[in-house]
Order: sequence, then structure tokens, then C-alpha cells
Amino acid sequence: MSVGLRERKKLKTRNAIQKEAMRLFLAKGFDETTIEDIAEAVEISPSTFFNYFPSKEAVVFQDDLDPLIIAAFNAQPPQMNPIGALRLAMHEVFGRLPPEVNALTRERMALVISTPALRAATVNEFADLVDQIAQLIAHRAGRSPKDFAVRNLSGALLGVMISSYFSAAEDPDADLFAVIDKSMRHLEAGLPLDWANKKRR
Amino acid sequence: MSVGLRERKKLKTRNAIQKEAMRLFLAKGFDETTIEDIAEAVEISPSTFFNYFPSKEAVVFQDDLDPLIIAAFNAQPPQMNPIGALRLAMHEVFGRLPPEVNALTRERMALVISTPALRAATVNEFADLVDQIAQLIAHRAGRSPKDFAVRNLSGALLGVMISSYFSAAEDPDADLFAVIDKSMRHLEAGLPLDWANKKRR
DNA sequence: CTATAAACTTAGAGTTGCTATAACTATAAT
DNA sequence: ATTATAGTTATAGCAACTCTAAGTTTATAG
Repeated sequence: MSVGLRERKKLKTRNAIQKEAMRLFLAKGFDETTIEDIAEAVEISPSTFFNYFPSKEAVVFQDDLDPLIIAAFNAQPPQMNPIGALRLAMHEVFGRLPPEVNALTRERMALVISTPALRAATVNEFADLVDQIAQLIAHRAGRSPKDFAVRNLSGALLGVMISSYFSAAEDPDADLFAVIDKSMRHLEAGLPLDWANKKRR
Repeated sequence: MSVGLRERKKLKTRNAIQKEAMRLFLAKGFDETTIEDIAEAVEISPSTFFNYFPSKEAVVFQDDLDPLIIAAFNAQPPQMNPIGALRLAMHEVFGRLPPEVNALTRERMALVISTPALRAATVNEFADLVDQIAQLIAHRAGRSPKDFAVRNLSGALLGVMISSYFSAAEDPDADLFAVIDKSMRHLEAGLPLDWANKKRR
């Protein structure tokens, strides 16, 4: 009972939309690319686009990394503090990414950073991720995911990530992964103002 | 050479737009209120609306509290740590607000919390505020506003504020000011997971 | 005070993202 | 083969903007 023709076709269309959309976004810019452009490139109708993605933004944010990060987080030693565990988890996942996925991810990040509409949408994405992380932290610490301290810590994580995005946005040469890693180390250290980049790994 | 008729009229129009828009938003909801509705209520043309505000969201985010908070922040004793100083500054400003302004502010927050489009726009607003805060912190600590530690700390502040917003969104009875205050105390304490609400002010 | 310049408002037309509906077509199940 | 179901599409429509050109009001100068 192999996967039906129908589903294979759907997946193909979905992938095609994403690929062509990203190509156009990177070539012309997000705002300068219309749904019609995408539909035309994929040879579907604009209506069909919305059968696959609820919005133009959604195409960009579709990624499959979250489950990997979550798994890597859970694989960290249980006595490790949550921030450090998350940091290492991200480190591992991004480090192990096949080169072309890595490249696409970076291009996507660059696109998000340079597009106001996408930056705004990032919050909601991050919020979801942070929610998931809050659950993991809660589980790890034997607390409720609604626990104030857990949520607040998650919020601070969200904040330093967003801040990293903005920092990276201003310096096109910056390596976003590296910036995020650094910001998490700083948070782990209690955010001291006189923080030099010492505690290497 | 009192302020010209022109400017007085402009200010009046601006205030009228904001007042009527907020009234409609609160009565019917943000998404359910069109620019046309607002224009009609203020007796201007839809075109004119965009002369005063660049977007529907902008009407909601217009507020005059930032300068007050900044002044209060700068008035804190210089040896105080930045998070504590900001916390007290907000405490003072919100505490001293005239009742009707306070009420409007709270209504506005409730509106933002319950409207996805506005939540997304919040980031950019916060980003500005955080930028300003970063400058204050930098000045206070004798560092550059682009200093990594300064920006990261500001980002964490941003994060706990957003997180507070979301928390408050889920519990309509919650007092957002109180939640923010608490989250900043927690951040100040280094975000320990076993944090009970002890260090009362 | 009048002529002219500048600021402000407006109608109107167009673009784009997105929704809803109903017809059409391709695949799957019986 | 027939019917049911899923997926696609054209069409129509709404609302947030944007742009332009024209009209109106206020300010300024002679």
C-alpha cells in the first residue's frame, strides 16, 4: 500500500511551491514577489497556493528543524542547566546539517532579517518554539509548563534570540548561529555587563 | 506667535482619529473595524487617515509614555543595576498615570493581546523601545549602545516583557503591570527556576 | 487686501494579499 | 463502471494600502 499517487503529487507541489517561492524571494525580494509570480512559476493557480500555505510568510517559515532541536535538547545530560542544554542542542543540530540544507537555512535567515514583514512574523514563530522549549524545560525541571519561572526564562531566551536577529541584521557579515550561541552563553552567565567573550564553550 | 491654526487643526484631527479608532476597535474589534469606518466616524476621507498614520496598527501603538519612562530611568541612582532601575522607572510612571490614561493604556494592552495582527506588530514597537533602553543602559554603564552585552541584556528584557504579555493574555484577570514587574525581578535575580516570589520590592 | 505660494485634503484608480463559493477534474473505493 | 472524495480552479469580492492629480484651505508677501 505504497503512498498513493495523490499524496506524492501533493508533496511534489508543496516542495515546488517552496522552492520556487524561495528562489523568487531571494532574487527579487519578498515584497516584490507576488503570489501570482509564485503560482506562475509553479504552474498552479493562485488559489492553489493558499491550499498549501495559509500566507506568503508561511512559505518562508516552514522548516523541519524544530523536532531535531527538541530531540537534541532532550539528549543533553539531565543535570545540565536548560539554557546550556538548548545552546548545545542547537549547536549540534546546525552543525550536523547537510551543507545544502545549511545553506538554504542561512539564506532564509538572511531573507527574514532583511524583510520587515518577515521579522514581525518571526515573533509568532519564536513564540511557538519558546512554548515548546518551555514544555521541555518544565519537564526537565519537574515543573508545570505554566510555571512562572519556566515561562519567564523561556521569554528571556526568546528575547536574546530576537536581539541576535536584529544584531545580525545590522551586520550582514555576521554569522547568525555564532551570534545566537554567544548570546545564550551570556544569558547563561547572568547577563553581566562586563562580559568578555571568555567562557569558550 | 501662538501656534498657528493649521497646527491646531492637525492636532485635533490626529487626536480625533485616535479616539474614534480606539473606540471602534474596543467596541467591534480591530479586524472588524475598517479604515472607512474610522474615516467616517471622524468625518475625514480614508486618504486623510493615511496622512496621519502609516497603518491601522500605528494608531494603537501611538503613546507618549516612552519619554516619561526614559526620564524616570535616568532619575534612578546611578549605582543601581539597569534592570532594577528600569523596573522602578516603569513602576513610577505607571503608578503616577492619571486614572483615565491608565485605563486607556490597559484597554490598549488588552486589545493588543487579543489581536494577532497587533501582537505581531508589537515586536517592532518593542524593538524600538529596547533600542532606546539599550542606549540608556549603555550611557549609564559607560559603554557603546552597540556593545554586545548591552544589547543582549536589552533583548532579554524585551523577551520577558513579551512573555509577560502572553501570560497576561491567557489570564484576563491578570494585572499586566504586576506581571511585568515580577518578571523583571526574576530576571534581575538571574532567572532561577526555583524562584518563589520572595524578594518583594 | 489681494495674489500667490505652500500645506492639507480628497476622489479615484490601481495593486496586493487573502477569503469564499461553486464548478470542474483527477484519483480512489466499491 | 459508478460513485464518492479530494484537489484545483475561475470568479468575485473585501480591505489595506499607494499614487496621482485636482481641489481647498491657510499662510505669506507685496
